Amino acid sequence: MPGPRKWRHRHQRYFERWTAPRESILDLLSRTSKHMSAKEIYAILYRLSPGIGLTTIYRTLDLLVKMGLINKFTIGDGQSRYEFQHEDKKGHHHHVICSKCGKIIDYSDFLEDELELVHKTEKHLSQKYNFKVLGHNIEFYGLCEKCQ
Amino acid sequence: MPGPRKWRHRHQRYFERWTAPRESILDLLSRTSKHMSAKEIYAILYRLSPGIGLTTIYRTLDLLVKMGLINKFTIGDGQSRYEFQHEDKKGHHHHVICSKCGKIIDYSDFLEDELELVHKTEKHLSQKYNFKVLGHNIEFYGLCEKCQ
DNA sequence: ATTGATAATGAAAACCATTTTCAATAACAA
DNA sequence: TTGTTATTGAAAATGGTTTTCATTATCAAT
Repeated sequence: MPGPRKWRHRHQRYFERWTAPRESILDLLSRTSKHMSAKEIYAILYRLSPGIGLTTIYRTLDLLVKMGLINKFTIGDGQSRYEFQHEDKKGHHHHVICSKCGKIIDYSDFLEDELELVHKTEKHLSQKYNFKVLGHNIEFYGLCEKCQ
Repeated sequence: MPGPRKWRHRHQRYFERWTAPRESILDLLSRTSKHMSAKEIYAILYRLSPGIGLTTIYRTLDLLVKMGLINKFTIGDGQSRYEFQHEDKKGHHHHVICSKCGKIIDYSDFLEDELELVHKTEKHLSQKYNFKVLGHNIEFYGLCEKCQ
């Protein structure tokens, strides 16, 4: 029961076979702006195809992270969350996390100021420590409007 | 068997009794620059006083985080890590994390540029979303010298 | 289209960091 | 010194994630 295979021919070095679960998990994440946990993804996909297993969700998420198609992060509630990694720089954003209710606001203002700082820092880190920077993570935490 | 109680009279609203485990955990973290997990802390303190329990380590770490005396964070290896929160701004730093071996470099250059961006952002977030920013987290990840 | 090698899957069990339970202990005010 | 009760620690429970392994399904070769 293979669906449309629009991800089929990308990054093929990471896998041998492109399967229905891989298609559906990546497709789901690419269509939502939510920051979903493995269980939440499982709950949704289970309704569509009850044969799917939570194990496969975890394995596929790992794969997609390695492929750089999705990001993995945590809001401190003991589980990992995943979001689609948009290719354009317009998709770049940070998380503003409410420490009380876990609400996440995606925030993307001041990107230019930020990029300047990030580039400066990356250059410096590579010179000072010979550290190869692959990514960065900026987040703010505090209390959302409702939780104050 | 209470030790020296140099933390005794601070933040007393968070607890009723200042005990030996609390003293020793905070003392240990205040003396190291390492980023330790609960188990690592347990392993060290167990040698000094074998009566101590891992449960107490976790409970005390939670308490110290609430008191603002230590920071809790993760490097993505499935366990929480803790570091002493120095009072002076000189103690402020970020983490540069090697995705492969987990090595952490504490990094604190460009703090002025960063603070400028952070303040700008905090102000903006409070205006735009009425979000009360309590803290922020900036980290870089990639490959350290040895792991490239 | 069929076949065969084997990558990928899913159910169950294992794993492991963290939390909860609860009886015993110890801090400290009186 | 004593009594109250906050705190502790051992054991059990919890819950997210990983491992195991027999089964299934992809896809290259036929």
